[in-house]
Amino acid sequence: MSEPAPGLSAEQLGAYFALVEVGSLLQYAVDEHLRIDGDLSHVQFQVLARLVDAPGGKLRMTDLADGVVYSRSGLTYQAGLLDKRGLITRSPSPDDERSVMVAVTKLGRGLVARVLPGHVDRVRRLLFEPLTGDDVTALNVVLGRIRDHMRAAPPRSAKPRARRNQTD
Amino acid sequence: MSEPAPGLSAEQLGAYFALVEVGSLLQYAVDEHLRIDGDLSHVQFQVLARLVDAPGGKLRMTDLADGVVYSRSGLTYQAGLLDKRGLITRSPSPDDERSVMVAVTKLGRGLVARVLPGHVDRVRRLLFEPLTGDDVTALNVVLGRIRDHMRAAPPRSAKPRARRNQTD
DNA sequence: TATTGTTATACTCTATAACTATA
DNA sequence: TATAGTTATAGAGTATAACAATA
Repeated sequence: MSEPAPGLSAEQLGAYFALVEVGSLLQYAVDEHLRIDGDLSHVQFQVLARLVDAPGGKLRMTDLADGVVYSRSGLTYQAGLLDKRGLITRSPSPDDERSVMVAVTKLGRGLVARVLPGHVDRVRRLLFEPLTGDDVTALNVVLGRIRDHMRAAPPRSAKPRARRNQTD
Repeated sequence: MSEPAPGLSAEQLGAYFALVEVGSLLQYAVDEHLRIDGDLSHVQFQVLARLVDAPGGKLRMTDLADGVVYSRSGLTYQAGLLDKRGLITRSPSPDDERSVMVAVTKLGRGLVARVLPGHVDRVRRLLFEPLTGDDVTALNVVLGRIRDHMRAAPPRSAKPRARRNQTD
């Protein structure tokens, strides 16, 4: 867009485009690695990583969905794939019979452990190689501020759950 | 990942996660706007925006594909959609009979013009509202450096075009 | 009645390979 | 033979709505 850019300075526009492009390239590279190295989509990796991080290696479906953005059915779909591969297990929660507890299996942990080094390595080479320590600090501060701002004004699934159907 | 993060400092890890999250949230918000306001996917908007920017409002399919990452067939698919809506036209190039020149129509320009203000507005509110002028400068510099670095080492469709089939 | 999760289904997008036509 | 683009087709992912079970 070489237009007057109604509302954004040239510098802002440049930063915006750079952010989009960097994010896109990074995601492309990382996704490719996850797929080749572990036959995992990004979302699947996120699910596993969350579980590995969770206390006891288990979380409820809902807690997972809240973190991974997904629609519920989408998470069920992905969980089904991971389950089929023996990377997670699903079992009814003892506390709440409606809930399903998802747990990483040993196999799942192994896969994450196997994939993580290459993942981190790509990020370092792609993202941090050309940066000084000060650059990283600056990036961290500014992006952190943006993230907090974005989180504060929930742009996402603002609709809490979609009421059954009202105007429909 | 609460692990020692083999190879990334805590600050690097924070910057990485923040970048991924900010990029994801931003893209989500922008895509939503484009869809609601103009019934356009992000890729479709990119195609139109590139054309609007191009001299004479026209580009070859290949030039478009090079910019928008797509596989050739994917671009054909999207161009078909835009064509059906009267936002672009396609016609054989006079120079090279193999090529197809894609041109934005008046309708297409109008749509971009109609959608752009809201697009820019979202970006400003979401991305730049919490930033000082210095922040923007820093972001621009650092992200620009990363982008140049990423571009230098083509991680993308490194395979130039896929040879017919050799080992196959 | 509200919440948790699954299922059925339809739709969008993307990638691959085969194909046509021009250089 | 290489390049430009299309088409057919198959696959992954996502969203919606209807559903069953529990709170």
